[in-house]
Amino acid sequence: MTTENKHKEYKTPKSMVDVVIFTIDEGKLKVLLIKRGADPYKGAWALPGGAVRVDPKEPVFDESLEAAAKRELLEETGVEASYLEQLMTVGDSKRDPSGWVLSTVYFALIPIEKIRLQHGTDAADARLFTVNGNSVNKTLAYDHNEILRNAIKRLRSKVEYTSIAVHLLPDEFTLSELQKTYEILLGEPLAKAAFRRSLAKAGIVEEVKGKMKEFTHGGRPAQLYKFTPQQDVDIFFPRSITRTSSSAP
Amino acid sequence: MTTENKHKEYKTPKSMVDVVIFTIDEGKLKVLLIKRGADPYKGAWALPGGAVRVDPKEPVFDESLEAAAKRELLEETGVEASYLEQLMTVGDSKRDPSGWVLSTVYFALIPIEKIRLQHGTDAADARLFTVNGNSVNKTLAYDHNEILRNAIKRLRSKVEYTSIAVHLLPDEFTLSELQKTYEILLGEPLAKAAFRRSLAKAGIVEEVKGKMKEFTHGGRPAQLYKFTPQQDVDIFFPRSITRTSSSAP
DNA sequence: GCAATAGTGTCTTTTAGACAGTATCTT
DNA sequence: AAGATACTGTCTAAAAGACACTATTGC
Repeated sequence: MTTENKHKEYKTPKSMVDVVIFTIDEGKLKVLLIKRGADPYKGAWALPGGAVRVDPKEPVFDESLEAAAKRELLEETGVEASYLEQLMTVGDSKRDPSGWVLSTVYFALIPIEKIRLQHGTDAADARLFTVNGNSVNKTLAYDHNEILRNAIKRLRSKVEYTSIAVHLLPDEFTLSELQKTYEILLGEPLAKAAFRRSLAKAGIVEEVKGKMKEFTHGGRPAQLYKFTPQQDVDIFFPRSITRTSSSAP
Repeated sequence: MTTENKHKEYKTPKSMVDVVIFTIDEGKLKVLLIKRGADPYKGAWALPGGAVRVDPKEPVFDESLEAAAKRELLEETGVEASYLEQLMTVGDSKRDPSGWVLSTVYFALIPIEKIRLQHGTDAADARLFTVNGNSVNKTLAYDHNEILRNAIKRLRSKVEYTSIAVHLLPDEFTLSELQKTYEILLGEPLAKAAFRRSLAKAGIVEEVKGKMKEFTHGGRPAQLYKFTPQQDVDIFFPRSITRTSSSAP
């Protein structure tokens, strides 16, 4: 905090919150972008976000940064986040043509079934874009391509040693679905037996007793599992997730 | 960014940068705190920090958030950071009595030999405090105890699977010194052979050919090593660092 | 029966973890 | 020589990684 210049008030930058919303749809990792309806970058695609509302006299007021992120998320998707984590804060004199702007970026994971895109509100359009490698095939507004790259990197990195991937699935899921999710995120096939051993050891998921997946398309019905709520622990896999190098059958 | 309310200007929070500066001194992890010379919390100890200077017409101007962090660091320690990483951004209406304040916190690692505490400037006093478990034996100003807990947690966590600990040592160091550093940070003894195997495999250090540690206090002189500059890779140890459970000899 | 997906058992390879040995310095 | 610290070799235990086998459904 200010330890100097006791009472001087400094000019302060505009403060924004942006949210990178990830979901898995059609077997691909996707990110929610909105088309800007006003300048600057009118017509360009951008991460959803907006100003932090710090004036208690205004109708919209954000008690905290995270509350602001949750509000933006709700406005764009119609739901609360299954998972919300602060990614980074960017701030400099050049990233926004209007001057020195600071933006705190969150990233969220939401199962596709829960998302209800909010069209026709303030945003001209909202759409899911497929993540391709480290980015999306589009030039985004501001420095949002770079922010998105960071978000994707963080997501992939955390998938390696935590259980966050479960937040991209519905409450109940099969182990094959979970493995598929990991494979989509990592872009690599995983070894089934080792994957299940790791899960069991980490205690990340537990059986929904006596409940099996219905509507199989031919094949043995799978046991349904649910996420085991965790204490405040970040790291579940002492080693990284198990890859496989075997060719597909 | 603002995708709504095209041109409306919102009230914006005060924007600060704080820095958690870690070093190792007298075999212990320490953190730099300064005594506040003005209200609020006058006389209390706090993390060094200050307002982000975004007015190009002022004599002090921060081109970016990171530049502001580097400036604060230089003001308090007299040196550039060996390692500087953004930790988190906190912001809400309650953490500062003066209202809604946003603060981006960085954490820095500096070898003790390089630090020159800057007394007699604006800060009433600057001092290194020993980290004890997850905190420091002091009640700090604002929410700085909580921020510090987060910083310590992040530091310990990153030590497990990256090479950041080397930034707490001088440019040239012995493997025993490096191991000691890891042990101080983790609070646990490590297995020597396995530790060296991991280092070799990860390739994070390399010999300074033909150069040995001088001034040994009896004992075989150790080979000096230096940090191998890395590409943009975060994770060096595929598994966690090797513990040992054997009792000391 | 066959195709398809779920789930398990076991063998091999890698590496962590333990421990004891050798090496090289100061005094 | 004694003491101290540096460094290495090797054994064991545990987990990753590969692969093949069995199980249960729909058609």
